[in-house]
Amino acid sequence: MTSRIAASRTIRHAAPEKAAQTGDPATKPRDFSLGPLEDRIGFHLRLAQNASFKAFKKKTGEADLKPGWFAVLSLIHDNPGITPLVLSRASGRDKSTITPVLRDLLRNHLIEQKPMPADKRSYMLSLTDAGKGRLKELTEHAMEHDRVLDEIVGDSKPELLRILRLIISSVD
Amino acid sequence: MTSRIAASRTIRHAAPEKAAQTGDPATKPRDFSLGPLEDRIGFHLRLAQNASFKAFKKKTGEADLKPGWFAVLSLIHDNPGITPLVLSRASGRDKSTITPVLRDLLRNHLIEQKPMPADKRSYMLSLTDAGKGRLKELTEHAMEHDRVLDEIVGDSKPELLRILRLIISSVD
DNA sequence: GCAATATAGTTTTGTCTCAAACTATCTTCG
DNA sequence: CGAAGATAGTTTGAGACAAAACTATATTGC
Repeated sequence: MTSRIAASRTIRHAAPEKAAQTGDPATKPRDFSLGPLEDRIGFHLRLAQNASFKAFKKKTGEADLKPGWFAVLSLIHDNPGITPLVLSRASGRDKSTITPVLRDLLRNHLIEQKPMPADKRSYMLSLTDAGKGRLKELTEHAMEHDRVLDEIVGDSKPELLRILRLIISSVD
Repeated sequence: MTSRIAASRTIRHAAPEKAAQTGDPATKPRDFSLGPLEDRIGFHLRLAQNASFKAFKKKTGEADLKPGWFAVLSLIHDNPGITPLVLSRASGRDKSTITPVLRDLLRNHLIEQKPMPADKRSYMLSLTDAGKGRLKELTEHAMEHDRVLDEIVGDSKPELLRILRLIISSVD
């Protein structure tokens, strides 16, 4: 049986797939139509975030810069004594997502926990000296990547950030 | 043993956590600092996309509108005969991600495949009548959700889309 | 003070995604 | 024509994430 996915088979007609193209690098010849998706904010947000993430990984693929690590490390640095829950809100991820990241960072002795006398359920986080050094390294890579995005958006950066913050705060 | 994550235990000092707040709805009292993350495009893209996605789910949580389904259904509608590979590019996801979505849609008889005579490795996709009906339903919900985002960004929408498209096309 | 409830963190489960490996077909070129 | 490489789709494996269930500690109300 040769069914592709889990359905019927037969054979029929073909669709054209490739067209010639000008040498213009700005020209974006698509072989499909986006239809109503064409001007949807959510759709484009996803695509843009995805593109940004992919570029990030490509740039840092050589180094061992995990995207999660950097934000957490950076946030702990700027908020010494921060708790996991606050950290999760700051980084925009669920608290359960933070646990394995912290475990990783602890295992590598980049952060340390200090108990809270006032609340034994929680604890305070801070960078070790090793963590500070690591953050410094990572920051260079991250800045380099950010430069790419900054160049792409150019002068529109403040406007872009303004709108994104608007979306972020309006929906929460 | 009572170690929190996989490390040492002790007990020490506390951090303040909650502050009073004005009644101003626009006021955004954060109990942490974003540090250098404050003006990073990638970081804000992720947060915004996440917020948008969450709002989407909340709005459509009652209906069974999976975010993946809608884009694929919509794209097939606007590109009858589209192949899975082109579909994956159009929806901005990896081709391997499309397979299970199509399997789902096929199982529910919302789409159908027609073989390509010119290339037996591939096949053409189109909506069934049921698929067209389902798409129509979903479109209403999706439009409603999009209205929310549209309201939030207001007049800045064209500018936002312009920048997002710029990022998308520049990074690919 | 103590039961009822709320909260911080962790664990578990399920979903979504990409990337790499794999199969089948197609194309190229000797 | 036939081997070598490219391409379409699927499968498998791993990582990131959220949500719900769970544990331990705090807080609240009687």
